[in-house]
Amino acid sequence: MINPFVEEIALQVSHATNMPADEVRALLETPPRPEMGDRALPCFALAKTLRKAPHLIARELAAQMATGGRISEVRPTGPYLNFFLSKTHLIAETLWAILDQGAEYGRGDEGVGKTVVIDFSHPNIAKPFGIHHLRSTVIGNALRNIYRALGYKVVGVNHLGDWGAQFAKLILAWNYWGEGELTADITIQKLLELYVRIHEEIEDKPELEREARAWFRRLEAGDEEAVRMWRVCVEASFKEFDRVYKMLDIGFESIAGESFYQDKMPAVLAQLREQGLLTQSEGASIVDLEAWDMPPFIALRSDDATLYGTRDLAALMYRWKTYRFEKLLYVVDVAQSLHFRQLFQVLELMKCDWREKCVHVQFGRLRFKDGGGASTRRGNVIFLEDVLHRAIELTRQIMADKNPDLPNREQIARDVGIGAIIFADLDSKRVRDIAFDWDEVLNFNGETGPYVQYTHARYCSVLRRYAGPLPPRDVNFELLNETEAVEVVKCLARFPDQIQKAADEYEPAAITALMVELCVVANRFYNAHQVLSGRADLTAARVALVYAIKTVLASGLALLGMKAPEQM
RNA sequence: GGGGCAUUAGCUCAGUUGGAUAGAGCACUGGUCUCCGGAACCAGAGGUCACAGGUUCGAAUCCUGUAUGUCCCA
Repeated sequence: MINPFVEEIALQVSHATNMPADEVRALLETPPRPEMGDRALPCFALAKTLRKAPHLIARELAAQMATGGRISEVRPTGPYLNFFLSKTHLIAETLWAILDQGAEYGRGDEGVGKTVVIDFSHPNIAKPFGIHHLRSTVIGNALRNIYRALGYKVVGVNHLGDWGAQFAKLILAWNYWGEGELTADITIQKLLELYVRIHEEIEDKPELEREARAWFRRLEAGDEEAVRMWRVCVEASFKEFDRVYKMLDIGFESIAGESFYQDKMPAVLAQLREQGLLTQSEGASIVDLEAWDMPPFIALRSDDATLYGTRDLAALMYRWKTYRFEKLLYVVDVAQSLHFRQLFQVLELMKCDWREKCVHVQFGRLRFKDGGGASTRRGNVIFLEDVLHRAIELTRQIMADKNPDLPNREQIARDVGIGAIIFADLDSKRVRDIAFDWDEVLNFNGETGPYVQYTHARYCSVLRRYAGPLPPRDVNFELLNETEAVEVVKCLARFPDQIQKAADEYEPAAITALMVELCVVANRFYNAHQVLSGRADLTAARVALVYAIKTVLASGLALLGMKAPEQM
């Protein structure tokens, strides 16, 4: 989506300097303070080509700019050429666009006819849905919404960890300590206990390790009993995952776990061999990556155990064949970055010219302030479900205190409590580790999820009290000239660009940041001006602004995967 | 040992890809309400952008080295 105001500036400058409009657009920036203008052209870059001092260029260019339309004033300030946008144009164009398009505002069509595959969440079967899966799940889901808003066909893939030696260990454990036949009634909690217990046992009696391996071979060979027990574990796990996904309101277009690619690995190995990429080393078949300063990619190990590298390669091939994606995003922990660098390098060696379409969207890890990490083997896991319930419970308490007579309280408590968790995760940029601190996550004051939802609910309340039709037509936008209102409009106008940025950088935090900014200016406006005033025309104009705020907040929250309750 | 990522206010984080006086929230101190939702708003205080060099008109941002944290690799 093109910003008509930026376009206008770019064209005018381009005309005056013979610089391509694209280059001008790239140079434009926003001045640090609003009094200085709305957009600025730094003239340093021009100084070299024009062989003139930047401040002189700014002065000369200022004289050549036409004002009166979208641009109201052009002012040279030192080496900067500062543009002031016409408030009237800006307000009218932005608000009309939002009032017209409603929830469609900010969406784009760059992705029409293209597919983006997003691999996210991927919890492990027979293990609890721990809080360490939160990030991938929430970031991936937000990206799914964002790309969809730009017109892409999005395929969200849940690449479940449903294959591996841990199942053999579980089967072994059940055979030792389980009662009767293993059925899908078994809880994850129970499976986890078995898993922890067998691990302790193996430490004492290493011979159990061999037994487990034997079971795993049976499983891989398709042994009836082994496969049946494996299937039970998968089924039992799904029950728990579904519960969490329902709470988060997240879905997938494709659920294809590791087991799905079991039979697709030989073909990949054959191709590697054919292309002469495999070499032998210590009994294993590897792809040598020394030329790229990386350890070898292990395609096949000496003990013929399964390898997730080869499996990932098989998954990649399958996805390319199936979807012909424009992009394939792996929303995976930063700890896996070497693995993906190797994987993509192998792709290149295999002459897959679509290698550049594959991206590891990495993110930092959750750190716990009290030092307690999360290790499944030792059993000290923080369950995501517990975290969500705790947030919901706190929300209930706050609501009982602030708004005890609300209808539909239970649903709202869920929307807000879960929203707080999601927002806390998406609030800072992906690459950073997140310091998870209960006091901070459950503090709903300041720039938080509940703050954004509150602002939305507050304005919904204003709109409920407004008697006229929504959105109001026949609005005199001139009446919105106060600085507080103009600041809101400027923020609203940035929404489309920000969605684009979030997609380009795979960074949902771009949306979060804009939401907070919008709430700050919106609340400032609320505090400074009475929306429902005695004057009909003024009220209509302000209601139009409020309606636009509400619309964009609701859209933004939806992109983040959060609910926008009308009361809370 | 080799490599990746990070380091900005007491804490948690922004910083528009090299530009103008480095910004928010939490916590702290003080203030705003006869009025549409106080989960709000305003103000104050809080900084050697880890450290040292380099690149240039100009560096929190780029390059080199060092330190610290964290993860990965046999």
